[in-house]
Amino acid sequence: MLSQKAKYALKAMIALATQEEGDLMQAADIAERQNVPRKFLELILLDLRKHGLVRSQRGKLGGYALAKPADTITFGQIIRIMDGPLAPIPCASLTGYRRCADCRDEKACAVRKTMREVRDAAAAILDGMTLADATGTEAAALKAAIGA
Amino acid sequence: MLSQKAKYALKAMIALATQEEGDLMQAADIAERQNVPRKFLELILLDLRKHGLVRSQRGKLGGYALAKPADTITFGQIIRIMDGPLAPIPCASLTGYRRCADCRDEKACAVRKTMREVRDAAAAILDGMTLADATGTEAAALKAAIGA
DNA sequence: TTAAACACTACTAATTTGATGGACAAGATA
DNA sequence: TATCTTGTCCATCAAATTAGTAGTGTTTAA
Repeated sequence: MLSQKAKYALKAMIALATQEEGDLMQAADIAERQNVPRKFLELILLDLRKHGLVRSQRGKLGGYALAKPADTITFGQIIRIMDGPLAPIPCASLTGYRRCADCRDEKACAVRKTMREVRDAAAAILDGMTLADATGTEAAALKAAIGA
Repeated sequence: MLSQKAKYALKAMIALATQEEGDLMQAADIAERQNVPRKFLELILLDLRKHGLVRSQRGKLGGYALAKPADTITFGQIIRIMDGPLAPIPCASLTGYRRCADCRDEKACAVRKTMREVRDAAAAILDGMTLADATGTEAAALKAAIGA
């Protein structure tokens, strides 16, 4: 399951990705636009800053911006920061491998093999989806809704 | 994340799938073979029985068996019983849909769209993997290990 | 009739999740 | 320089979930 934290992080990053290069968006602004508790969002943004995905400016007229181009930041990166590995089970993870305490023969384990497949499929989607892709599809959906 | 409960359930079901038609396997036996706490396993098996995936016999010489052929029971069925929907987020679930409280425009939401893709990919793998497949790959891996 | 097995209920300790509150620091502007 | 606004950081917290454990009851074969 994706935590609320990760969902809020994705939504906040998508909001930041709609900004012009050089602009700043304030936490309160993001919180209101995305319907997210402001203080909780600040925690999330802080975490994202520490991991180098956003930059921030303090003081009056301060705010947040993406630290890198929107087409170089993926859903996978954001989710791993907030929730940890994508794999459904640690023994099937690439980034956070841990052996199952109860496992007798990891090589033969069909559960592990299958969960590795699931991980790979999820990673292919999430590591392939950039913030630029996301803002693109949202803009297109909105435009279609207006057209209809 | 797959819970321990779901992992234990999968392992127990795979163990049951290795049995001859008509045989029974006792909870204590499964628990020992799969390295799972016995009482916890009994709860899991009870749950699986209530959902019609295993049948049980009480009394001396009692035990458990699959209630249906091994090639008609999938990982997806078992995981949904133990952990609920496969989707990473309720608004992307087919079997357990729930709207996000904070969502302004569900149609346009890129997070939801992407999580639906992840759900579909996971479902394709997990609903396609039967207990018969699982015992098959485990047996093959074991045979290969002995040959090497 | 008794021993061995599943069935069921209840409880609990630890962890995770989803926050909230407040003090502090930095920076723009009057 | 004063001050107001905004991000930073720390501490705390309540509710839910997870991962079990314990014990009693019920069924059945021998």
